[in-house]
Amino acid sequence: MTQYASSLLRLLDERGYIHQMTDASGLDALASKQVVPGYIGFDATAPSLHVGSLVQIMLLRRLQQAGHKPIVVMGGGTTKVGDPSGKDESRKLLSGADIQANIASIRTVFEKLLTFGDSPSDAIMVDNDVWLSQLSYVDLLRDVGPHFTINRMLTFDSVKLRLEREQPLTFLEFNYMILQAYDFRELALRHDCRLQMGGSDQWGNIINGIELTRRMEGRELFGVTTPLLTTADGAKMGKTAAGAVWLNEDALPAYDFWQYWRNSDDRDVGKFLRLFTDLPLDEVARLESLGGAEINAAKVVLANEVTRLVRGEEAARAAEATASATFTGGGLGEDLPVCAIPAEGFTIVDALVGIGFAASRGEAKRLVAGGGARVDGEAIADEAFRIEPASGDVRISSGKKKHGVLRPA
RNA sequence: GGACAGGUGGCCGAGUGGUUAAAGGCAGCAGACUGUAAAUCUGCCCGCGCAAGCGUACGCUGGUUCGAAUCCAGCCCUGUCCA
Repeated sequence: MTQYASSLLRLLDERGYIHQMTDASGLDALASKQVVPGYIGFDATAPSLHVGSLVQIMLLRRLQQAGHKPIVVMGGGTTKVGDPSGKDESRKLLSGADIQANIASIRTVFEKLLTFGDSPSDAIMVDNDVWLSQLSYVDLLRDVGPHFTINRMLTFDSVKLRLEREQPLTFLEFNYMILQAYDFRELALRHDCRLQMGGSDQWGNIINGIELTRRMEGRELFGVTTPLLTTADGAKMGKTAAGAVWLNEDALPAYDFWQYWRNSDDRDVGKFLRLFTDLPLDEVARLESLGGAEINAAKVVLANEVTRLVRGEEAARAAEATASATFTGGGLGEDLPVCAIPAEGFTIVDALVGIGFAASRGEAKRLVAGGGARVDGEAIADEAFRIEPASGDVRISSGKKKHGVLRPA
């Protein structure tokens, strides 16, 4: 492990955030002597970010913890363009109003993890639409155009992959990297921003911004990327059965959020604890070293801590209580999804659909036929099995992990 | 504007007149084994229906045919090359 002078780089390094860095010693020196404003850009394509963005959000939190200034850049302007990075297909273009609504919704999560305000190390949030929409095409061409060569732009993975796979890459998307480079320069001028961070796929974009600003303004900027986060079995983070693991409460119930972390792969536990919780490193090391089934205790801690940070103390407590009642006690927890039993009762198939464990009746039947449906812990093989209101609260399960409550209306 | 190649289920990708709701893989769901883990093995994987069956589906619109994802025409979209 490299020895850094600045608390910032030591913190990032020991918790596993650093993948690549431009001029490490320069940044180390800078962070040792002044407050460094640093930014990360986020999409505004949906009303919530998902777990895949959490590393970046935590990275901003670390920046603030080390006494520096996080700048959250919402891509209101770039969202109008669409980032080609890693995307097989062009994004849908969103209206300005949608984008603004998304930004407002996303902000609520940042407010939980960062301290916003006016002091030097308080976080700020800016929308790149503010400057990007002011740009005149001719001016941009004249000022920025000469600093980019097509030759080089074609070498970036985001572009190269699309070309190699013979997939369309529109001029609109091709310009994304220029706009993002322009962002960095603009932030340097407006907020004295010196550092851009991002996922490893953003490396090229970050370098472009640094280059552009050096050429146009003669100022030195820095870049840090985080490792591409995959789960131990190689999948991208943030996707599960039910879809994306959203950070916003209204996009995903706290219980499901908690379960996502509770179900982490053994091999990921230590990494996740370092990246996504504030637990001291010696505590992390202790939890990580738990062997066999004991590692489950560490997973509970992980789930509690992450849920607490992102969703709040209450949500974490309730989710854990529910999980413990459901899995350990075999009972019912308050956070489980609930479906009302109609006055005339209904079949197991309708119940599974009603509570959302099956997308269609056919799927529910297959689940029953496959032996995966349970009522109060008993496997139900008969798809005509009825549930009546008279039986009171009933526990319904799909497999061993998905549980819900059927309650008389 | 021209020539050529292509557009198939969530994704990748076979299929060139009937036995094709469409091979195979990935992803997903469930079962077994476990520790709410991984790996492995097994089953499932368009919708409706108890079922027989019906409805939708292979870029779009028409056509040929008893019958089309498969053949024909026009259109739309993508890629490569040429102008």
